[in-house]
Amino acid sequence: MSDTTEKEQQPRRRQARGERRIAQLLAAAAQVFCTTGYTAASTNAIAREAGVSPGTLYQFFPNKEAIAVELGDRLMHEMREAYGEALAPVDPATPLEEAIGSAVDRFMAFNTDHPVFFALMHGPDIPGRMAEAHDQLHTTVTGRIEALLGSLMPDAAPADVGRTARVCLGVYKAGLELVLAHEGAERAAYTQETKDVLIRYLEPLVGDRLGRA
Amino acid sequence: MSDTTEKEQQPRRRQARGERRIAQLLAAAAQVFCTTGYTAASTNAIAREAGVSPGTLYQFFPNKEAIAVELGDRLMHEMREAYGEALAPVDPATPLEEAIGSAVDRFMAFNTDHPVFFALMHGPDIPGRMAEAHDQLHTTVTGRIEALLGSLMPDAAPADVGRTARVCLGVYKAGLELVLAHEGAERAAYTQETKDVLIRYLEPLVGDRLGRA
DNA sequence: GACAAACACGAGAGATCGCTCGCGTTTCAC
DNA sequence: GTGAAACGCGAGCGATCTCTCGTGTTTGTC
Repeated sequence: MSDTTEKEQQPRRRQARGERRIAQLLAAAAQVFCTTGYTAASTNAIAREAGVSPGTLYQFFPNKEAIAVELGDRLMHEMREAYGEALAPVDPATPLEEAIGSAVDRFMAFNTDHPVFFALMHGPDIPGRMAEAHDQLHTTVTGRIEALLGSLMPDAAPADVGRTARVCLGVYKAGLELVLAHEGAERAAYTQETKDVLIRYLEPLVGDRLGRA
Repeated sequence: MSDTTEKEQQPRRRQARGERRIAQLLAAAAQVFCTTGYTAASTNAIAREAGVSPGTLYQFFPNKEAIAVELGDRLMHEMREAYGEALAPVDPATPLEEAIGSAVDRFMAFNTDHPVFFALMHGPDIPGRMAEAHDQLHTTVTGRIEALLGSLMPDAAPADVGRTARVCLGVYKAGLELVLAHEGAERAAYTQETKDVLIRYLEPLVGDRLGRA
């Protein structure tokens, strides 16, 4: 109480070696989570994959869930850093096709670069804290899409806009699953299909707005 | 070898009581699988839900996986019985909208009536035999959609038709997830949105074929 | 009524997993 | 150099889960 420390924070001083181990463990965890999913992934397997003992793993993470949470946090941070408010620039000058195309490309690229992100967000086995993060991200993204749609179709009921936004996100997720299941040219083709589905779904809704031809 | 039995079949004679227990256990398993998923569902929990002892459960099922497999088989059978070759009647006289609408309605109705079907097919935690069944169903359904699409767009490359079919199935699954997450009027609205996505996606592909206006 | 087979029970064997603990090693400030 | 703290190890504790087994009960056949 009288100490200078706020309330719950005595974050043991980390050495450079420790930071390296943490990165190593998170990389190993990503690998294991990708191949077996969160629940089936054992902490011993993660430690083995990282080449350290189980005890060492628990030197840096209080429990299994904390590994997934930290991994999720770092991915979120990297996502924000890479794309910032990628969905925010509603730039009314951009045609619908181009807006959807670049948004899909950006998110597809991120998810194919970090397949563990999909593994952590998609499983029905995700832990409590992870589910919160998932819901928060879901809400945020849905909100962004809602805002974007709201500016494109100003005379639609808010409930309809929200539903449309959720449908768009669902379609994107379905496309992502197909994209992740294929490689090379086939993968590119599914990316294009995903864009087409979204464009054709939204075109009639936004009306003649920006829809050139 | 010399017996009249073929090779591997001595299916212990079941009494009526046994058949009742099996149905009871499968219903309990469906309940538990729906709420906790396959992996997290414990056989003891299923037995408790059914009001019997763990030993009794293993009197009728050799292991946990067999419960899911039997449940899946019965659902498949019920599906075929209820809708037969629902996707087969490509009836070229039916407009695209109507064909998609009735197909989506039928499958949505089945899945909302049997939510465990989605739970068993969707989880990344499904066991080996279940994954086989999932893949088989996936292949069958995709094939049906391919056949239907092939007759609507006869001058398209087979690879493109296959891809389009997989996209349609993915879109349907995404819609199903949204439908299962809502109720009442909202659920109906998401069903309609799913149809719209599919119709608008396919309309340009099948060209002026049957597209009245 | 008598016998066999199917049904039912529940304690617990065997295996796995998350996580801990005691002890030895490395790093760093002074 | 020296002491303290961070790092590292791996056997194993406790909890949980799947599945078994010995025993007792119910059902069907003669």
